Amino acid sequence: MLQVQVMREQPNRVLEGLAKRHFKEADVLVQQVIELDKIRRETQQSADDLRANSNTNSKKIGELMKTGKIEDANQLKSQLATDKELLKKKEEGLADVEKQLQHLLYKIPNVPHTHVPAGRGAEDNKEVYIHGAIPTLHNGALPHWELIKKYDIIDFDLGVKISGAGFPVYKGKGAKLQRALINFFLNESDKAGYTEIQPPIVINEASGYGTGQLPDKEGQMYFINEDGLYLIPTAEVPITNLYRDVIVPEENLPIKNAGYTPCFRREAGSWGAHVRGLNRLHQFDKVEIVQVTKPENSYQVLDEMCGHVQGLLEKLQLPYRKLLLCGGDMGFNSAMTYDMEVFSAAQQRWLEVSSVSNFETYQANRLKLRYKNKEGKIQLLHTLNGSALALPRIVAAILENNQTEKGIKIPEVLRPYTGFDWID
RNA sequence: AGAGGAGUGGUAGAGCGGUUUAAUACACCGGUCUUGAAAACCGGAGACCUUCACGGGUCCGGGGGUUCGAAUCCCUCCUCCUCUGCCA
Repeated sequence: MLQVQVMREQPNRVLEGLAKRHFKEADVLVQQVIELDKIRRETQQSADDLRANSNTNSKKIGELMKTGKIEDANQLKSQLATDKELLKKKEEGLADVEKQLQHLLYKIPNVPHTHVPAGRGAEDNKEVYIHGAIPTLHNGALPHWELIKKYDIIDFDLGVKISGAGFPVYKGKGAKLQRALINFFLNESDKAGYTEIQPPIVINEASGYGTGQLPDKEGQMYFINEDGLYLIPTAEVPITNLYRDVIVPEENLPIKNAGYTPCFRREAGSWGAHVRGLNRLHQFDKVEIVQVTKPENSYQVLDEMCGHVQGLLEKLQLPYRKLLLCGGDMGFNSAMTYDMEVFSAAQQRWLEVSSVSNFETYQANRLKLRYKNKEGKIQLLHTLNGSALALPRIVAAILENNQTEKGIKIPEVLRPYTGFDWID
């Protein structure tokens, strides 16, 4: 969430930024925040004064009791009773104001970086880089949802049988390809200096709030009612929450973590013809990279992370493009996001395989993730994350782009991991 | 899952209704001494809200309650430990 202080001191900067998102109620909400914050501070002040007074009087009662002045003590007691009632009212008011303020803050998305282009939707994203030749396929080339049947490597029907739609079963070389990709991605992140993390794949409510999945994406996560736990939609949630309520020693920065996890998304209401096969699933595998940096370094780190992701795509020899998302297409929490899309030759479309974002202090503010700078001042850190990479669409692109009449060729770099060169 | 015990500052650990503004030790930072270091001695030190500042307030696992007053008593939740049971 945004820092109240920033809204108070630079409301115009905030409003201009939010306008880029086409976030409609921005001026009303920001105004309300500023007003509520003012009330909050005033209420806090008067409650504190009242409490300070009560504390002094309580001590006096103690002294009076000790010196045997029971009468005077009792008189003070009855006076305190009224003060206490007043204090209770003020405290309730304060709690109420704080709650309202919290709700308001949850409603306001991050302010986009000044370099983020204006725009409403995907069509306004800016292509900043494109790499690799679009392959030409042989006659009779198939989309991946046909290829997986032809070679019997991924089975959706079996998934339906044991779980439901969107839960594919990977078999034989299909399963091995998954394992190979995961290992390849993890080894590459290791080489790039990321510490590997194996987090839990269920998280509690506080973690959901920490990274911003709650409250607004409540319905997108699977929820285990009996234990009050959510299945993670991405490893970003447990890994970033590792640093919730932490003051990081400066010498530990930047923090670089990578983790492989399955990811679970309910994807309520987002099914249609364009999400066939592996394009959208309820459960999929992903390696995620997360960094926590000092504010002044975060955009350099964003570039570094994009570079890492692009390196992976280049090693896999997949044609891709890099998009700088426009204000209207960016995620709620992000200040700047680059999407990487690979070209899926049989579907003739670009598929998003990675999203790399700088959240600046938006998550850190919720998480209370800070460090102490050289002057001894406590400051919020910046958090960033990116997929490196999401498996299903990479698999779809490899299958489609690398198909030949005699089978599917495994990219060179993966062969040491798969142990086979062809799926045939 | 059942029974019992416990959660206090970076760590260990006292306090069990009002001299706690949380003892003490270790660790930490600064200073004196020293060629430098160690030792010794002196001093400092957390987080949050609020204030231009002085200051005030909050924080003893979380939440609620009793009381003029709670680290201390009560309720509840969470976590850890021990024993029993179950189990990859």
